[in-house]
Amino acid sequence: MIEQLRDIPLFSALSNDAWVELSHHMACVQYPKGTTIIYADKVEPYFYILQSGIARAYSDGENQQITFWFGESGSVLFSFNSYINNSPGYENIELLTNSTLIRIKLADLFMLYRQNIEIANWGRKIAEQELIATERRLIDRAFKGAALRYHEFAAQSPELIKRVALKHIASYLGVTQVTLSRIRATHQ
Amino acid sequence: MIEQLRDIPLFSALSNDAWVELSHHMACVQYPKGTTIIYADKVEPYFYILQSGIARAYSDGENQQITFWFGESGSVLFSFNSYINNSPGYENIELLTNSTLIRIKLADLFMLYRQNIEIANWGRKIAEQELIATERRLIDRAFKGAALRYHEFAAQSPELIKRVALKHIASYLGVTQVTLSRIRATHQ
DNA sequence: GGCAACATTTTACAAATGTTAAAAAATCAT
DNA sequence: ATGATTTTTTAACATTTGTAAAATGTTGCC
Repeated sequence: MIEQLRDIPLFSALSNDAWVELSHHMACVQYPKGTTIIYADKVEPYFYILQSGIARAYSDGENQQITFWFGESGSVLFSFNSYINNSPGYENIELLTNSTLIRIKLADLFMLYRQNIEIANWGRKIAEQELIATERRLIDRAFKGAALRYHEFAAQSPELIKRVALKHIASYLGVTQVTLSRIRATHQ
Repeated sequence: MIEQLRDIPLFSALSNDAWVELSHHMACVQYPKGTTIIYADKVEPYFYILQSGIARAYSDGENQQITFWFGESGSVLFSFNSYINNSPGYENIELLTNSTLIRIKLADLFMLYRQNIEIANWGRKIAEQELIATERRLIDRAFKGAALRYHEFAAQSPELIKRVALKHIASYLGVTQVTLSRIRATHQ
């Protein structure tokens, strides 16, 4: 199970030694569709890598639930505030399909960051890649209309369009479900 | 000039040895108001720390210019794509006041990341803090109306409200200047 | 199959924000 | 200070998006 991970882009830059050290702390877990693996308002002790399946992160508001992230095979998945500030998070993460995940204890990961410079830089790269993707989305909201955001998302994530409820995609794109329906009604 | 930096939060977690090593690669530069220090579409070779002054990052669209980031004293400032992917960026960064900055060559910083585990983890923390702040903003756009976003921004960044043109703040908040004027017209 | 639960679309209407243009206010340079 | 330039506000109107509710479609389960 874990050996297959070696080939995904996330680990491709790691040397064999660093990979071996990191993988010693990995455990493989499987959960059915619908499982919530990260809860808002809790300090979550694990860092996950999604080996197969689809996940979403969302926050609850008064009348609404906003999905702001999707994960697919190869995505990393963790409570931002637990990971970064060791405090309770704001996101729930729910598996939208039966999934296989690799998990690492945050305490172990932090120890590796202190001891292994290659793994520290690997962790740096993870944060940087998430950062640039998140900022891109913030900027896209300003420059692109909802219709274009939808069509680009559909083109770039065909798997998600097929398998994720439109209500989740609507909030991910920053519109209501009604608006998304209207967008989809135009152009076939 | 550089010694004063030691006390800002950005460096507080660094040991003295790491601080000394990092500071060997720092140079202090001063620029007048209006200077653009990072250009979109260029690979920018420096990483900056804003010692004093105010900066903004923006991208140019067809008819508009969107400001998506403000920096104040203590902020780090760099071309995301240059830093993360070694490729041309999408943001311009402009100094809104006369400013003093510390700069480090990206090539030097990358070398330090490979050689000094403490500095590698310092770089990881920088990306993580930017990441969590950026995601917060994305989520706030969904949950909070423009009026609330403005009032919270005003409360948290009094210095910026005072000294930054409202047209920049409007695009930072994700509304037009006209809408921001309307928000300001209500409640005194 | 057929019912129940849930998801999506549609409709009608309301509210918020955008657009354009012009006036008022503030800022800058000489 | 004064005129020029830029920024901010205001106005009228158009457009987009939201809200609520009903209609339709889909899924899963017994």
